[in-house]
Amino acid sequence: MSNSKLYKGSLTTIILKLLEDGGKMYGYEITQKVKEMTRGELQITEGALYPALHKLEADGLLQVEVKKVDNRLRKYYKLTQKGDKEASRQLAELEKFMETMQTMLFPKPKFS
Amino acid sequence: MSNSKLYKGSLTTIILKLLEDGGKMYGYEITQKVKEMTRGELQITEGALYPALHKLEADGLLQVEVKKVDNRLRKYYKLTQKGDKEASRQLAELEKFMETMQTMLFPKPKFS
DNA sequence: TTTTATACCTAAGATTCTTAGGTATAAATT
DNA sequence: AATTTATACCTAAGAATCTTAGGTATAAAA
Repeated sequence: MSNSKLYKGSLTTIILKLLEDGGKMYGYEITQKVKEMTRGELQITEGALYPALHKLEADGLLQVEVKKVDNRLRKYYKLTQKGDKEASRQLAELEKFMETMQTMLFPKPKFS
Repeated sequence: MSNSKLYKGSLTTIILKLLEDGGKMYGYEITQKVKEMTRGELQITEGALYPALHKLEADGLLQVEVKKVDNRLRKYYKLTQKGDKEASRQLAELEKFMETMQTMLFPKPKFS
């Protein structure tokens, strides 16, 4: 998940956002989508992704549907109602986080 | 350190930035400065701060100077040369992180 | 006199990730 | 034809970073 530790803690937010936009997605698809959207900047490792998906499911935020495509399994995930609310919550939280970091680390100089 | 896990991984960047701006600071001062700058949004816990400072020192990024003020100890930290470079590096990394998260999660809609 | 503020510290446990494996099918390359 | 790459899922050990919950000590405020 990139060589930067700053991404730590942001994975579930990313997953929830993608599912909010994209309807249902399967794990591998998520890794590819993120790689594409960030032009390779952020690579989600499977060792991080799958446990995260399983936890979101266990917490009732995601619902699974297994499909067989080209004789290969795909586990499609989509947001539950609870997951939809949590997606909004985490997105708002991320915006606040970004603002806070901005004001703290890149403060606008005041005229004096 | 706030109830949001998004701050995970950002502590050393915050410390280095504050020392880049503020010259030398001691631990307690850092916690108060951050609380003030973020209007209470981000509270650095001492259980996170002190081990982080010790690691930065062990890695040669910070240099310590102990002073006694009002019969109480203060350990002033300042950036070494190596720490100054690392501060720049981590600040740049943070900017890139913020841009990436922006484009991924709050993409500008295209005209079509 | 007790509480709050200042100032440092550590250790156990939780969480989240990396690293390094594993299985299996389909497509592409050599 | 055989090997590699891409697709698609998975787990377990260990690292890193944090929380929680303590500890010590002095000075100021209630």
